[in-house]
Amino acid sequence: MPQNNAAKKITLEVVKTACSNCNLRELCMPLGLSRQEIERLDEMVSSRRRLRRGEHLYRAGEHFDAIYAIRSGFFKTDVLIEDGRDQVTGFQMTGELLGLDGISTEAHSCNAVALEDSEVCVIPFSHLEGLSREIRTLQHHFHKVMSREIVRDHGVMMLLGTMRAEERLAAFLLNLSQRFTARGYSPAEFYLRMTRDEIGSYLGLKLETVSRAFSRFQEEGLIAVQQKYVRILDTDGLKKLMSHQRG
Amino acid sequence: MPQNNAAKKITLEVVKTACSNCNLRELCMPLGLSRQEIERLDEMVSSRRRLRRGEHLYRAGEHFDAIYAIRSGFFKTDVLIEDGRDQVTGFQMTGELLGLDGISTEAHSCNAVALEDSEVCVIPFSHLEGLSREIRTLQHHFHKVMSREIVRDHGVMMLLGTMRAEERLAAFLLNLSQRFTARGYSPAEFYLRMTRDEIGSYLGLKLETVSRAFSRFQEEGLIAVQQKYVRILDTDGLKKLMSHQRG
DNA sequence: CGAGCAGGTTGACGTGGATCAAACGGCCTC
DNA sequence: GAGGCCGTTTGATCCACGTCAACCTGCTCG
Repeated sequence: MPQNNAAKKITLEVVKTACSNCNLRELCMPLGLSRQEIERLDEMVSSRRRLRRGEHLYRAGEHFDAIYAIRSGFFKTDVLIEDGRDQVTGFQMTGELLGLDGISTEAHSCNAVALEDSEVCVIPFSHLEGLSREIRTLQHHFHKVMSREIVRDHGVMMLLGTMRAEERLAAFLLNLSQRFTARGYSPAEFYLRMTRDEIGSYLGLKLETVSRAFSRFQEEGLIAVQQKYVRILDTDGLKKLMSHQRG
Repeated sequence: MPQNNAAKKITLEVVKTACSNCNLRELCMPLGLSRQEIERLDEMVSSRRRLRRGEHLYRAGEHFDAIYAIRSGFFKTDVLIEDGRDQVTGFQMTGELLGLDGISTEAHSCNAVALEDSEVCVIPFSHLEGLSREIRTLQHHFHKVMSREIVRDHGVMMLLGTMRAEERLAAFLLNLSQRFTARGYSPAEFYLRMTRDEIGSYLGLKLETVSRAFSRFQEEGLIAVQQKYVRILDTDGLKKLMSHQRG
């Protein structure tokens, strides 16, 4: 660590990175911590890191030693295999964690790329483990976060394994909408940070298919699209479409 | 807990369930624990549970309070959604853990069904968390296990999102082979515990497609199949097939 | 301001796998 | 040993999505 605890208390750097001052606390941290415990979290976050659009936060194969909490911005993670195929495995937004995949082998298993200018908190994993041995609620919270990731992935497997193109896109839009809502943004309108190609990769579809599905939704009055700007006009319609058995 | 620690030391039940006597230790537990620490693991496992083929270990929606280590047998997990669709999210064998998905909401998010007569160790989650606050290596091992699950799921997403039918089946067979090998069984021949339908569900294919792919592999001399009995004749052939760009 | 370009849309066509259907094989019960 | 059932195989047909290709739109940069 570049600085000890005493120094921390006075540097501006620390004030900026302190969890105790962070308005995202309720998103990435457990509720019900004592004031004291929350202050201890400040020890955990070693620094922040800013990334410009297109920059990698980490790359597959790199040594793992920290997880990242997104303070602002938007990311994608993707996996690349030898034969050239790749797939986007997820999109992450403010308040979500990145890097959990690296714990298992101590090397990152995917790439994380900023889709817009972003800022993350760097949480050295050994700090997190140390502190979660002392703070029960933190430990439990972290386990829940990892477990949620597993459940989320099962949802994606479900989507990829059983849904048809339009169902997948509807599910995708509803999921984004819900996550934006949880962050205090409008549930009904947002900018997509990713390209049609990236959406397609995530949903197991080609970009043309994604584009056609967008057009179709528009024709049917479910949404209004203008390139990356999306307005959801009929949430229930999307839900119905999503859960409707094959056509 | 039905029995306290003192009682544990003498009952036969405990001798049978003790981690310290378990020959699966190296599969489900971290290496490098002291004798003392290993004995403490015995406190963690509260009991065993036997299941007959077809029985549920847990069901989606049930309250979560323990994870399970498979001592012997074979399981599948599946998710069911309202509209009637379902998907197998995984197959688990000896030495693997079940139930990690339940941590996030304290309710299981999928069903776990024994595909043959099986036995599991019941590990109450609060015991595991308690002990991992005290034993660093246990904590770290558990985090690795959860992370590995995430990485595995990303692999499945990759499979579902980018591979064609025969590539998926090849990947599936190679994965099984590798896991059997790790358990000391033959890498080249094994009994499938699941039906074609279950394989299809897991791979995002219909059973007819799975069946045809099996036949095709047989014609090409890659494998020999007789219903559930599979012999792999050409591992490299399967690997090549798996990683070959759209044939 | 115009050129160049990346991302997006739309159309025409091809195909891998789904669907529908029939028949088969092993296994269990009576 | 006959009958029934479940899982599997195989064939014929269909269709959702991929592929290929043309064109369009908004941005960036000289």
